[in-house]
Amino acid sequence: MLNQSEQLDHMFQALADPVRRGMLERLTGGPASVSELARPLPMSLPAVMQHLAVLENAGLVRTQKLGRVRTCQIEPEALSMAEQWINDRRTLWSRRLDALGELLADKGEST
Amino acid sequence: MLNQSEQLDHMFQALADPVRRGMLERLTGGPASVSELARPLPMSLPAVMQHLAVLENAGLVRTQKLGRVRTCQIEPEALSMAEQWINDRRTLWSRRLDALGELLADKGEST
DNA sequence: CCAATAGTTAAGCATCGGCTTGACTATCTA
DNA sequence: TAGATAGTCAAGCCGATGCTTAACTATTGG
Repeated sequence: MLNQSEQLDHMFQALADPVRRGMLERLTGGPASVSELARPLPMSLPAVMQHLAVLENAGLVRTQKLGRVRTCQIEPEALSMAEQWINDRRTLWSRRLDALGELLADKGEST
Repeated sequence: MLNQSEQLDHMFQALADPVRRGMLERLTGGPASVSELARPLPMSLPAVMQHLAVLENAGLVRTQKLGRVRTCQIEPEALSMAEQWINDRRTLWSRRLDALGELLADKGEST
Protein backbone atom coordinates (compact mmCIF):
# COMPACT_ATOMS: atom_id res chain seq x y z
CA MET A 1 0.00 0.00 0.00
CA LEU A 2 1.30 3.40 -1.01
CA ASN A 3 1.03 6.39 1.27
CA GLN A 4 -0.39 9.60 -0.06
CA SER A 5 2.94 11.32 -0.61
CA GLU A 6 4.29 8.44 -2.66
CA GLN A 7 1.18 8.44 -4.78
CA LEU A 8 1.63 12.14 -5.45
CA ASP A 9 5.24 11.43 -6.38
CA HIS A 10 4.17 8.88 -8.98
CA MET A 11 1.32 10.99 -10.25
CA PHE A 12 3.35 14.16 -10.79
CA GLN A 13 6.27 12.16 -12.14
CA ALA A 14 3.97 10.53 -14.66
CA LEU A 15 2.58 13.91 -15.73
CA ALA A 16 6.05 15.43 -16.09
CA ASP A 17 6.61 13.98 -19.55
CA PRO A 18 5.05 15.30 -22.75
CA VAL A 19 4.85 11.84 -24.31
CA ARG A 20 2.82 10.55 -21.38
CA ARG A 21 0.59 13.63 -21.29
CA GLY A 22 0.07 13.05 -25.00
CA MET A 23 -0.97 9.49 -24.36
CA LEU A 24 -3.46 10.66 -21.75
CA GLU A 25 -4.88 13.17 -24.21
CA ARG A 26 -5.21 10.45 -26.82
CA LEU A 27 -7.04 8.30 -24.29
CA THR A 28 -9.38 11.17 -23.48
CA GLY A 29 -11.01 10.43 -26.82
CA GLY A 30 -11.66 6.84 -25.82
CA PRO A 31 -9.85 3.56 -25.16
CA ALA A 32 -7.00 2.45 -27.37
CA SER A 33 -4.73 -0.52 -27.84
CA VAL A 34 -1.02 -0.31 -27.18
CA SER A 35 -0.25 -0.21 -30.90
CA GLU A 36 -2.78 2.55 -31.47
CA LEU A 37 -1.10 4.55 -28.72
CA ALA A 38 2.29 3.87 -30.25
CA ARG A 39 1.38 4.63 -33.87
CA PRO A 40 1.86 8.43 -33.78
CA LEU A 41 4.89 8.28 -31.50
CA PRO A 42 8.46 8.39 -32.83
CA MET A 43 9.72 5.53 -30.68
CA SER A 44 9.75 1.77 -30.37
CA LEU A 45 6.91 -0.27 -28.94
CA PRO A 46 8.82 -1.26 -25.80
CA ALA A 47 9.43 2.42 -25.08
CA VAL A 48 5.71 3.07 -25.31
CA MET A 49 5.03 0.18 -23.00
CA GLN A 50 7.37 1.65 -20.43
CA HIS A 51 5.54 4.95 -20.55
CA LEU A 52 2.31 3.04 -20.24
CA ALA A 53 3.64 1.23 -17.19
CA VAL A 54 4.45 4.56 -15.56
CA LEU A 55 0.92 5.81 -16.21
CA GLU A 56 -0.57 2.61 -14.91
CA ASN A 57 1.65 2.67 -11.84
CA ALA A 58 0.48 6.20 -11.13
CA GLY A 59 -3.09 4.96 -11.30
CA LEU A 60 -3.89 7.22 -14.25
CA VAL A 61 -4.61 4.46 -16.71
CA ARG A 62 -6.14 1.03 -16.45
CA THR A 63 -5.44 -1.72 -18.97
CA GLN A 64 -6.74 -5.17 -19.69
CA LYS A 65 -5.74 -7.76 -22.16
CA LEU A 66 -8.25 -9.59 -24.27
CA GLY A 67 -6.87 -12.12 -26.70
CA ARG A 68 -3.66 -10.59 -27.94
CA VAL A 69 -4.65 -6.94 -27.66
CA ARG A 70 -4.27 -4.87 -24.54
CA THR A 71 -6.82 -2.10 -24.24
CA CYS A 72 -5.96 1.04 -22.29
CA GLN A 73 -8.31 3.54 -20.78
CA ILE A 74 -8.31 6.55 -18.52
CA GLU A 75 -8.94 6.14 -14.81
CA PRO A 76 -11.15 9.21 -14.38
CA GLU A 77 -10.87 9.56 -10.62
CA ALA A 78 -7.10 9.35 -10.55
CA LEU A 79 -6.32 13.02 -10.99
CA SER A 80 -8.37 14.09 -8.00
CA MET A 81 -5.52 13.75 -5.52
CA ALA A 82 -3.17 15.91 -7.57
CA GLU A 83 -6.00 18.32 -8.21
CA GLN A 84 -6.71 18.62 -4.53
CA TRP A 85 -3.09 19.16 -3.57
CA ILE A 86 -2.80 21.97 -6.09
CA ASN A 87 -6.12 23.53 -5.12
CA ASP A 88 -5.17 23.43 -1.46
CA ARG A 89 -1.88 25.20 -2.16
CA ARG A 90 -3.56 27.77 -4.37
CA THR A 91 -6.19 28.72 -1.81
CA LEU A 92 -3.69 28.90 1.03
CA TRP A 93 -1.38 31.04 -1.04
CA SER A 94 -4.05 33.46 -2.12
CA ARG A 95 -5.44 33.65 1.42
CA ARG A 96 -1.97 34.66 2.50
CA LEU A 97 -1.81 37.25 -0.24
CA ASP A 98 -5.17 38.65 0.86
CA ALA A 99 -4.01 38.88 4.46
CA LEU A 100 -0.91 40.70 3.31
CA GLY A 101 -3.04 43.07 1.24
CA GLU A 102 -5.24 43.88 4.22
CA LEU A 103 -2.22 44.52 6.34
CA LEU A 104 -0.95 47.04 3.82
CA ALA A 105 -4.40 48.61 3.47
CA ASP A 106 -4.67 49.08 7.26
CA LYS A 107 -1.27 50.65 7.29
CA GLY A 108 -2.42 53.02 4.56
CA GLU A 109 -5.60 54.02 6.45
CA SER A 110 -3.60 55.06 9.50
CA THR A 111 -2.05 58.08 7.71
CA MET B 1 11.31 31.46 -23.96
CA LEU B 2 9.73 28.22 -22.87
CA ASN B 3 6.68 26.81 -24.59
CA GLN B 4 3.72 25.66 -22.57
CA SER B 5 4.52 21.98 -22.69
CA GLU B 6 8.05 22.52 -21.42
CA GLN B 7 6.74 24.63 -18.59
CA LEU B 8 4.35 21.86 -17.62
CA ASP B 9 7.28 19.45 -17.74
CA HIS B 10 9.26 21.56 -15.28
CA MET B 11 6.28 22.24 -13.06
CA PHE B 12 5.20 18.62 -12.67
CA GLN B 13 8.81 17.49 -12.39
CA ALA B 14 9.33 19.96 -9.57
CA LEU B 15 6.19 18.77 -7.79
CA ALA B 16 7.17 15.11 -8.13
CA ASP B 17 9.49 15.20 -5.13
CA PRO B 18 8.37 15.15 -1.50
CA VAL B 19 11.28 17.31 -0.37
CA ARG B 20 10.32 20.02 -2.83
CA ARG B 21 6.63 19.79 -2.00
CA GLY B 22 7.66 20.10 1.64
CA MET B 23 9.61 23.24 0.87
CA LEU B 24 6.58 24.71 -0.88
CA GLU B 25 4.43 23.89 2.13
CA ARG B 26 6.93 25.54 4.39
CA LEU B 27 6.86 28.63 2.18
CA THR B 28 3.07 28.67 2.31
CA GLY B 29 3.50 29.97 5.84
CA GLY B 30 5.56 32.90 4.63
CA PRO B 31 8.99 33.68 3.16
CA ALA B 32 12.09 31.94 4.45
CA SER B 33 15.83 32.05 3.98
CA VAL B 34 17.74 29.17 2.44
CA SER B 35 19.04 28.05 5.84
CA GLU B 36 15.57 28.15 7.33
CA LEU B 37 14.36 25.94 4.51
CA ALA B 38 17.29 23.61 5.04
CA ARG B 39 17.07 23.35 8.83
CA PRO B 40 14.41 20.59 9.07
CA LEU B 41 15.79 18.66 6.10
CA PRO B 42 18.13 15.70 6.49
CA MET B 43 20.54 16.80 3.79
CA SER B 44 23.35 19.21 3.06
CA LEU B 45 22.87 22.85 2.17
CA PRO B 46 24.01 22.42 -1.43
CA ALA B 47 21.40 19.70 -1.87
CA VAL B 48 18.72 22.08 -0.63
CA MET B 49 19.95 24.74 -3.01
CA GLN B 50 19.62 22.32 -5.90
CA HIS B 51 16.02 21.59 -4.97
CA LEU B 52 15.45 25.31 -4.67
CA ALA B 53 16.89 25.82 -8.14
CA VAL B 54 14.42 23.28 -9.52
CA LEU B 55 11.52 25.11 -7.87
CA GLU B 56 12.75 28.45 -9.13
CA ASN B 57 13.28 27.07 -12.62
CA ALA B 58 9.70 25.81 -12.59
CA GLY B 59 8.54 29.31 -11.68
CA LEU B 60 7.08 28.12 -8.39
CA VAL B 61 9.37 30.13 -6.16
CA ARG B 62 11.00 33.53 -6.44
CA THR B 63 14.14 34.44 -4.50
CA GLN B 64 16.17 37.56 -3.90
CA LYS B 65 19.37 38.14 -2.08
CA LEU B 66 19.82 40.96 0.38
CA GLY B 67 23.16 41.20 2.05
CA ARG B 68 24.21 37.65 2.64
CA VAL B 69 20.77 36.09 3.04
CA ARG B 70 18.63 34.88 0.18
CA THR B 71 14.93 35.08 0.86
CA CYS B 72 12.56 32.67 -0.87
CA GLN B 73 8.86 33.06 -1.44
CA ILE B 74 6.01 31.40 -3.25
CA GLU B 75 5.01 32.59 -6.72
CA PRO B 76 1.25 32.40 -6.22
CA GLU B 77 0.21 32.42 -9.86
CA ALA B 78 2.60 29.69 -10.87
CA LEU B 79 0.38 26.71 -10.21
CA SER B 80 -2.42 27.95 -12.42
CA MET B 81 -1.11 26.30 -15.55
CA ALA B 82 -0.84 22.89 -13.92
CA GLU B 83 -4.21 23.42 -12.29
CA GLN B 84 -5.80 24.23 -15.61
CA TRP B 85 -4.29 21.25 -17.37
CA ILE B 86 -5.63 18.95 -14.70
CA ASN B 87 -9.04 20.59 -14.58
CA ASP B 88 -9.33 20.39 -18.36
CA ARG B 89 -8.56 16.67 -18.30
CA ARG B 90 -10.96 16.06 -15.46
CA THR B 91 -13.88 17.76 -17.12
CA LEU B 92 -13.24 16.07 -20.46
CA TRP B 93 -12.97 12.71 -18.77
CA SER B 94 -16.13 13.08 -16.76
CA ARG B 95 -17.99 14.42 -19.80
CA ARG B 96 -16.97 11.24 -21.59
CA LEU B 97 -18.17 9.18 -18.68
CA ASP B 98 -21.51 11.00 -18.71
CA ALA B 99 -21.91 10.37 -22.42
CA LEU B 100 -21.18 6.72 -21.87
CA GLY B 101 -23.71 6.63 -19.05
CA GLU B 102 -26.41 8.15 -21.25
CA LEU B 103 -25.63 5.65 -23.95
CA LEU B 104 -26.17 2.81 -21.52
CA ALA B 105 -29.31 4.44 -20.13
CA ASP B 106 -30.78 4.81 -23.63
CA LYS B 107 -30.00 1.22 -24.32
CA GLY B 108 -31.77 0.27 -21.11
CA GLU B 109 -34.89 2.29 -21.99
CA SER B 110 -35.26 0.51 -25.30
CA THR B 111 -36.16 -2.78 -23.61
C1' DC C 1 40.77 43.16 11.38
C1' DC C 2 38.99 38.39 12.75
C1' DA C 3 35.79 35.06 13.05
C1' DA C 4 31.25 33.54 12.56
C1' DT C 5 27.40 33.32 9.39
C1' DA C 6 25.06 32.53 4.84
C1' DG C 7 25.51 31.04 0.69
C1' DT C 8 27.91 29.34 -3.64
C1' DT C 9 30.75 26.49 -6.79
C1' DA C 10 32.80 22.40 -8.41
C1' DA C 11 33.79 17.69 -8.64
C1' DG C 12 32.47 13.12 -8.10
C1' DC C 13 29.42 9.22 -7.35
C1' DA C 14 25.28 6.11 -7.41
C1' DT C 15 20.99 5.55 -9.12
C1' DC C 16 17.12 6.46 -12.15
C1' DG C 17 14.75 7.30 -16.63
C1' DG C 18 14.08 7.01 -21.44
C1' DC C 19 15.42 4.75 -25.11
C1' DT C 20 17.28 0.91 -28.27
C1' DT C 21 17.84 -3.79 -30.21
C1' DG C 22 17.15 -8.68 -30.29
C1' DA C 23 14.91 -12.63 -28.90
C1' DC C 24 10.76 -14.47 -27.46
C1' DT C 25 5.47 -15.74 -26.51
C1' DA C 26 0.74 -15.81 -27.53
C1' DT C 27 -3.09 -15.23 -30.56
C1' DC C 28 -5.43 -14.81 -34.75
C1' DT C 29 -6.42 -15.88 -39.70
C1' DA C 30 -5.93 -17.89 -44.27
C1' DT D 1 -0.49 -25.43 -39.46
C1' DA D 2 2.27 -21.46 -41.33
C1' DG D 3 2.73 -16.78 -41.12
C1' DA D 4 1.30 -12.40 -39.69
C1' DT D 5 -0.03 -9.61 -35.76
C1' DA D 6 0.23 -7.76 -30.92
C1' DG D 7 2.67 -7.59 -27.19
C1' DT D 8 6.49 -8.78 -23.74
C1' DC D 9 11.13 -9.53 -21.64
C1' DA D 10 15.97 -8.56 -20.98
C1' DA D 11 20.17 -6.37 -21.56
C1' DG D 12 22.61 -2.40 -22.21
C1' DC D 13 23.59 2.62 -23.36
C1' DC D 14 23.75 7.27 -21.83
C1' DG D 15 22.31 11.49 -20.04
C1' DA D 16 19.69 13.42 -16.02
C1' DT D 17 18.93 13.57 -10.87
C1' DG D 18 19.91 13.61 -6.05
C1' DC D 19 23.10 13.52 -3.18
C1' DT D 20 28.00 14.19 -0.99
C1' DT D 21 32.38 16.65 0.42
C1' DA D 22 35.77 20.24 0.03
C1' DA D 23 37.05 24.60 -1.09
C1' DC D 24 35.67 29.17 -1.73
C1' DT D 25 33.26 34.01 -1.52
C1' DA D 26 30.62 37.48 0.49
C1' DT D 27 28.63 39.82 4.54
C1' DT D 28 28.29 41.15 9.22
C1' DG D 29 29.19 41.84 14.17
C1' DG D 30 32.63 42.21 18.00
